Parts: sequence; structure tokens; C-alpha cells
Amino acid sequence: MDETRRRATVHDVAREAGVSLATVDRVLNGRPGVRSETAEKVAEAIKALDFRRDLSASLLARARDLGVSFLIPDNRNEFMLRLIDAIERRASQSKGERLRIDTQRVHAFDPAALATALGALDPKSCDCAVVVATEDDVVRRAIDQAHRRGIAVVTLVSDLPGSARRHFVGIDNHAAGRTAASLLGRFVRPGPIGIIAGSLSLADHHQRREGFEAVLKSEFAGHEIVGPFEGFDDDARTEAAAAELLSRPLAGIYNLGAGNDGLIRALESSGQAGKVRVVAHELTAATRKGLASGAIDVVIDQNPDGEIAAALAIARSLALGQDDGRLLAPIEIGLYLRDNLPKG
Amino acid sequence: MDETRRRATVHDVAREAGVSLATVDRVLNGRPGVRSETAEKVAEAIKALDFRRDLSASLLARARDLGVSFLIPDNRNEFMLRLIDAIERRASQSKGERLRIDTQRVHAFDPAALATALGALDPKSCDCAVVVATEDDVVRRAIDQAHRRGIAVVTLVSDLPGSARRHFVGIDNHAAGRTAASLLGRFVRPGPIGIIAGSLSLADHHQRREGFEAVLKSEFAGHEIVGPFEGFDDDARTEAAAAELLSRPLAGIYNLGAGNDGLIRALESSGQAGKVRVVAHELTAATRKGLASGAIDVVIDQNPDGEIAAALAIARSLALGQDDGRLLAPIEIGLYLRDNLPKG
DNA sequence: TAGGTCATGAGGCACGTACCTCAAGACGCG
DNA sequence: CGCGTCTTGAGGTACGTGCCTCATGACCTA
Repeated sequence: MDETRRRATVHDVAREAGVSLATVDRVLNGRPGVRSETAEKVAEAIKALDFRRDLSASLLARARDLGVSFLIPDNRNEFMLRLIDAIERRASQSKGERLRIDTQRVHAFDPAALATALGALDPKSCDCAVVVATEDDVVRRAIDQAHRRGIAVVTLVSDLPGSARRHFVGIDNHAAGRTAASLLGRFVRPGPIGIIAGSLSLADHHQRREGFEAVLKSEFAGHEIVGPFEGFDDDARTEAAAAELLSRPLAGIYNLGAGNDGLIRALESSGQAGKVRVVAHELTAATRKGLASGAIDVVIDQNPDGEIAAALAIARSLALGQDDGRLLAPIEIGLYLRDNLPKG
Repeated sequence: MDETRRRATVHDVAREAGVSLATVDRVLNGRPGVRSETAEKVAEAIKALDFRRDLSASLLARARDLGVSFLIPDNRNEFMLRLIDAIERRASQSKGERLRIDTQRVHAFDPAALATALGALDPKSCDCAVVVATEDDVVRRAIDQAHRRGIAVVTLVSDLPGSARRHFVGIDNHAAGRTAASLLGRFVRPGPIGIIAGSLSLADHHQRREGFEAVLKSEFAGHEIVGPFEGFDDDARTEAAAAELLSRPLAGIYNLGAGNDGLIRALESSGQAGKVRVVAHELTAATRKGLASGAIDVVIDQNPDGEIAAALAIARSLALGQDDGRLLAPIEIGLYLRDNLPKG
């Protein structure tokens, strides 16, 4: 109740540590020219006073805004477009928050291109890079080097463990697959269920499939899995895969990749729309249409807006040297039926 | 690309409007002593330059932090406890963000108590009040008066249209009910489905029931609705209601209120746990237990953390005189199965 | 005309941090 | 000894806004 004690400032820290303001500043901002012994004293004073740098003052004082660069794959994936949208919404919203957001499209599935883009970032203007990582050692090394140059790196959507990335922002794809199985298992009576993936060499798709098969086998025995077929996140090829599946009796379909326009076409032209239970991924124009018509029953979504917001919050923390990622709520898996669609 | 033009400041506005800094300040902060004609000039300059007050500087300059008071009902409802938790988490997290969060418990279902609490808020230390509103004209008037005294009011969880509340933060309860029906309709073959409500006189419970019945009747004909029974958000009474329902053949249950511990007990003692499909509300210890054991299939959640975050974001906007609620993402309805439970 | 109120301008201090310069002292080394 | 390098201190300005005081007119009214 009696919150009379004001928050500690750098002045208090200097006094407590018995050093000058300049030295505290050097420690706080990682500038050179401080003996480790002295730095230790400052660190102790900071802990003793529970000092936390004032965000408002800090952002005000730094001449330039906080620079965050997003490196997003340039394929025409519906989901990537939603990510870009989310970034732009936040960018326009954050004019007053001393954030300078910068988006670059990088050639998709091209580790060398991503590494080059990372290397081209200038630490003078970029405090934090948010990247959709590709599994490759070239990328891993580029992240490590960016980190050494003073650019904090955060992975988005797909992670890259073993690199110097400071955080990962994204959903648990294994859980997403389990959830799909849990729903389809309850929706349909025992029978064949088809799986369509984008590409089985993508880490997230692989994880979804694993989770799906694990739950279906352990909890809904009697359901037979057909596939997975690969649709390569492409409408035409997904349509072909779905048509192939639908040529035989089928109780349900789980499309864990993109290409949902094709899936819906296959469902409609086979006359099975609304009869076969369907779970798909990502809220897009295509899946919204499918939900509305009844062709798709449930959409599993990873909430790009939430991911971007989380990435920016982390970027801010990292730039100010307070790595408090644990405080951040994890990205939750969104489930949408026709009845709880957000207006977006 | 060439973002060379820096953001406009109050100085720029003053120059553009041909007035002094002091006058711009008077307009911006609603201080008296400005002819409406002059205020108009300033407003035009603000629009012409797309000026937005710098949040960091603004928070820094005001001696006191932004004061937000939460007025939360004091009943032992699981959900209210989660709300309190969420507020406290945010409060400790926001030490560095110039926020002073203050929570008061108000006697539940007591309009007079809520009105008194609103009247007792001091505009000197409280910029924004966030209240779980009770439907009553006494409350409506108290909100209007708080607004006149310079305290912005935001309603949380349950709204109060017709009052001077600036925003409502919460989910669409009608959609929540529709979603429950959409799930249960797919889960079970046509048969009797029981409804348990907290109290039918609560606006949100009423809306959930309406949405549920509408969808079940229009899309899943053949399902018969039994009830609603009232459980008064109480474990014992909910258990009794559920036991009564389970004494006859039943395909599913929708509990749109609290008291889920009682519901689970009734399911278990009747031997129907895992056989009857169950949809309940709010992620709590009770519903998590039910999900884990299989007694509950799906939990519909309104995400208290998200609601608190949204309320605070709105409070900040309102306090700075920029009512940009449209930029805010709506509170989404969360759906949880055993398989996509957040760690929380 | 004197006294009053009102609208506006001018200027300054404060908030807490970032970042800069200059100087002083410590220490090592040839 | 004199030189260079490293560490530290002292002090300043700047960021953009909030809030305060004081002065200067303009205008109204008795």
C-alpha cells in the first residue's frame, strides 16, 4: 500500500557503488574502460537497489529509435503474407513508441540468402533481427556473427537451436498436431483419416505430423491414417493430393500445410464438402471461406499478430540489456470454428 | 526507405499554428484559457503535421506514473482469482514502465458498493478505472461522474452500454455459446445435451446460452436440449445439477458457468466421465484437471492475461488523449483441449 | 479611467538516461 | 624520467513533454 519509496535511478546506483555516474553508465551500456572489479561493484549495487533502467527515459535519451529488422521469406505463402501484414500494422501503430521497424523479404528456403541478409545488417541502425530461420549451418554461423557484432537475434515461427539466437517466438507444433488428432478423433467414428503435409522436410510440418499420429494411435485406435501426401504448400498440388485421398472412403482430413484453396476445391468437386471432417492450419482468406461454407471444421492458427508483438517486446528487452523473456506469455495455439472467428 | 523526416514535436506544432509553446500545451492537456478559435488552429496544425505526442517523453515528464485502478468483484470465483493473478503479474512486470497499478476488491453483485468505490477514486492519483460492471443505473451514473471528474473508465469482462465508459474489454459471449454448440454438435450423435448455467440473470451467461441454443437448433437438429439448470457458480450446487442431468441418458454437457469441481465429481461418481462429451468455461485448476483426466473435452477461455494487457493498453491511450481503441486486437475466445494447454 | 478578467507569450526547471569531452591519477615500460 | 595506456571522475548537453511563474496586452464593466 505505501509505495512511497521511488524507484532507484542511476544516481542511486552510483552512490551505492561508490563510483561516478560515468562509470555506472559505462557498465550499463557495455562501454569499455571499466575494471571487472569495478563493474562487479556496480552490478552488486544494481541488485541491491533492484535498479531497472527507466524505459521511457532510456528511449528518450538515445538519439535514434530502437531498430528492429524482420527477415521474412519471400514465397507467396498465405501465412507469410499475414506475418507481413501484422508487422506493418504494428509498425504504423508504433510511430509514437520510438520503434523503427524494417522488413526485408529474403529468398525462401535459401540459407545463403538469409545469411547474406543477416551479414548486411548494420549494428548502427539495427538493434535486433527477427528471422524465420532455415535449418542450416550457414544460417547458424550468420546468427552467431550477428550476435558478436552486437545485433540480438530472435527466431520466429521456426527455431534454430544451437545458434546464438536469444529467443524463439512461435507455437509448439507438436502440440498443434496432437490437438488436430484430438479433435478429429472426437469428430468422426473410427475410419480412415488422410494427412496432407506441405513438405516433410520442414521441421514444423514434421512435428505436426508426429504429434498427430501419436495421439491418434494412442487414444483413437481404430482410425487408420492414410498418407501423408505432400502438397508443397501449393494450391494445385494440394488439390491433387486431396482428390486422390477423396477418391476412397474417408472420415476426415488433416492438412497441416498451406494450399487450402486447393483442398476446398477438391472437397467441393468430390461432393464431400461438409461430410468429411476437416482440420486445417492458419486463418487466411481460404480457410475463412472454408469455415463459412462448412468445408473446413476447425482451423489451427498461430496468431501472427501475437507473434509479432511478442518478438517486439523481446527485442525491446534485449536492446535494453534485460533478458526477461521468461516473463513473456508463450504464443498460444489458436483454434477457430465458424462460430468464434475474429473479425480481422 | 528514406525515413529521414523526424517526427513532429510540440515545437513544430507551435510554429505551424503560429502560437506559442504554452498555448499548444494548454490545448494538448486540456487546460483552460484558450479561445476555441485558437484551439482550432492548433488542432489543424496537429493534423497537418500528423503530430503524436511522444509516449516516452510524456511519461517521463509527468512526475507521477500512470495510475490505473482495477475494481474487481470479491467473490471467490475461480475466474476472478485468475484476473487478480493476471493483474499482479502485469503489475510486477511493469515496474519499469511508469505504471502504477492498484487493485481493489468490491463486494460482488452490489451496485452500490461499486458506485461508492468509483466515487472514492481520486483523479489526482488515478487516471483510469477498469471495472467489472454490474448492470445497474447506480453504476451507470457513477461511471458518468467519474468520467466528468477526469477519470477514464473501461469496462472489463461484462460491459455496461449507455454509460460513459470509454471501452469494453472482453469476449463475445454469444460467440462462445455458439462455439460450444458447434463443438458438441460435432462430437456426439444426436441425443440429449444438458446445459448448466451459473445464473440466468447474469448477462454473459444469458448470452452464452442464447448462442448455444441458436446453433444447436439450426445446425444440429436432432439434439435435444435438457435444462438449463442453475449451478450458481458453486461447486456443490453444480454437482447436484450435473447429477440430476446424468441420472438420465445424456450425450453431452455444456457448463457455461463455474463450479467445475462439482461437475467433475458428478461425472466421476456416475461413471460417465470420458463417455459424455463435456464443454466448460475458463482454464482453472478444476478444468485443467478435467481436461487431463478426460472428464472435460474442451474448455472455452477468455484469457485474463490478454484482457488485462488490453485494458492497460487502452488506459495508456486514453490517458494520453489518443482514443485509438480501433487499433487494438479484440479479445479472442480461447479453446483448449488436453493437447494444447498452455503451461501456466 | 481604474480595476478586473481573460487569452496568450516567454521562459525555465524537471523527469532519467545516453553520450560526449576533458582532466586527473595509476601503472607499466623502456 | 618521460611517455603511453588504462581507469575513473566531473560535468555538461540533449531528448520531448509537463507544469509552473510572470509579463503583456486586449477587452469588459462600473
